[in-house]
Amino acid sequence: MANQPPLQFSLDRSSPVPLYYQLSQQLEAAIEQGRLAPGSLLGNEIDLAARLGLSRPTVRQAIQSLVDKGLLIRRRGVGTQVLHSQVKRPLELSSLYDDLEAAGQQPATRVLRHETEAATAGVAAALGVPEGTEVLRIERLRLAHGEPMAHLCNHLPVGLIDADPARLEETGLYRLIRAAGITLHSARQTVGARAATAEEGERLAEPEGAPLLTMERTTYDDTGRAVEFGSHVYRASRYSFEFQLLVRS
Amino acid sequence: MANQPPLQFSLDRSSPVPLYYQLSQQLEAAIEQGRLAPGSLLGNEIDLAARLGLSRPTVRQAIQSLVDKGLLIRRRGVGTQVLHSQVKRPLELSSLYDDLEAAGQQPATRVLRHETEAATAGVAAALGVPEGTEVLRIERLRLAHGEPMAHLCNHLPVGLIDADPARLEETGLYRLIRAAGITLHSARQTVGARAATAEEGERLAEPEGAPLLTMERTTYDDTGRAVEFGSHVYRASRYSFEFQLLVRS
DNA sequence: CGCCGTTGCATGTCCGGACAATCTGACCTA
DNA sequence: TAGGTCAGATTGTCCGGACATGCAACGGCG
Repeated sequence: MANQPPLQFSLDRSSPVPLYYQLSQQLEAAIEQGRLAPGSLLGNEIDLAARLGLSRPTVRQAIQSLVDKGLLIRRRGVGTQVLHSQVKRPLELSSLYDDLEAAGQQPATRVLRHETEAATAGVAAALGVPEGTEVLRIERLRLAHGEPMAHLCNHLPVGLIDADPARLEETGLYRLIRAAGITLHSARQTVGARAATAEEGERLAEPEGAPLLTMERTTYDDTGRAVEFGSHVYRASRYSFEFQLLVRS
Repeated sequence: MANQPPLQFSLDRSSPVPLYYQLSQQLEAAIEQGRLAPGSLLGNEIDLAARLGLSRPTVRQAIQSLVDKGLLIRRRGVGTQVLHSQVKRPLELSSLYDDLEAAGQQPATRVLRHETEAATAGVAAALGVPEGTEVLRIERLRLAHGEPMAHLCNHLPVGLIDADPARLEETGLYRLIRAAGITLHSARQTVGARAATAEEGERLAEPEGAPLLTMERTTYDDTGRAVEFGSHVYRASRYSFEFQLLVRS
């Protein structure tokens, strides 16, 4: 296998961006654009470090981050290869709004309810608050190209975000949460399916009994506190979850 | 917040297990068992390294692996904290068989079909082979406690695994693939829902039109080659996907 | 011709140190 | 008292080196 010409990387030591990050970004871009052919070797770390004027640990840190993303694979005694990949994104904690927007689907939101109420047992357990605590309940209808896609019901602790209905119609809930200075950390999800009730069918323009895709999600911030519990219902005829996952080895 | 008593760690330098890995395992166990209280600080890396007779990079490597798993969180100028966590597992590439077995559901398999056939366009595209190539087609019915749970249809390149029906009835497909020396790397999944056809209903003991949960998955090995394409249908009344995911920051 | 050990290569692990960036809390000042 | 400032603590980044380990290809031997 012929060696490709050595790629150029531009590193700026005066930048506040870490060197390993600059390198990993440029490597990722090179892979994405095919300048680094799938299956090709990356060249050994020692030489690469010497060529770039970096130390080996720094180069290793850059490479490791791409290995963790699933773009590269290391083999002792062989080298580091670019993976032949249909790889896209490894399942982010994304909002439906952002997903639709990225797909060019012109998302829109209609806020159906926006009020505080006493937490039911299920909601209280998910949010980790006593039953009966006042929580904010938001119900929205998500549209794409003017057609209903999903019915979203979210509960969150009161006072957590500035969630006036007008802002909720313009963007996704996650953006508002992040804008409130909350760092999202992880989420626990359950995905299932069920038949539409008459009321659900009417809201989503589906016949009663039509299959619906359901998702329940509790989201936690970086202190481990639950910040949001959502019960979402999607039209199965219009929407499905797509994602990539890596084997943790 | 009171400091907990310094935990004991036993490190074996003569073991072939890397030191950072020994440490990270013991840390994880301590967190799991609550010996490290959620929210508590871990103590600074320098002292910890000195106490354990390790270098700081080694200790950092151990801590970092737990940060990547979502168990710890680091804050510059503050320290490393144990996250209050409902954390369980961050969505593995697992087989339904193993999932059911772990849940004590006594899984069983009935092999319905097991034959080679010419790949249709969809299957060929998923596996990355020319249309019409001979591929192995496996159809199975998965049962739990004797009741049908899912109908699994898988296609894989011929000769990849030793998949005689008897072994398929005893274990999951993924175990056979791994047993064939293949290292699974990643998978691309699509999860949706649809109504049961008459035939599907009969197979799964559901009425026609009942909502079913569908999953399509293409699995790749560490060379980027597709090793398996599966189309699975689950009884929505009996099964749902549950998983945890981390925000990649 | 085929099997097996050797040998070189590339990554894996580990060390010790240095300085920068950031957060917290205490102190000082208006 | 309220505000800003400064110092200490802690992680983040980066360096240079050393040895271990696993893999593959080569070459020798039967």
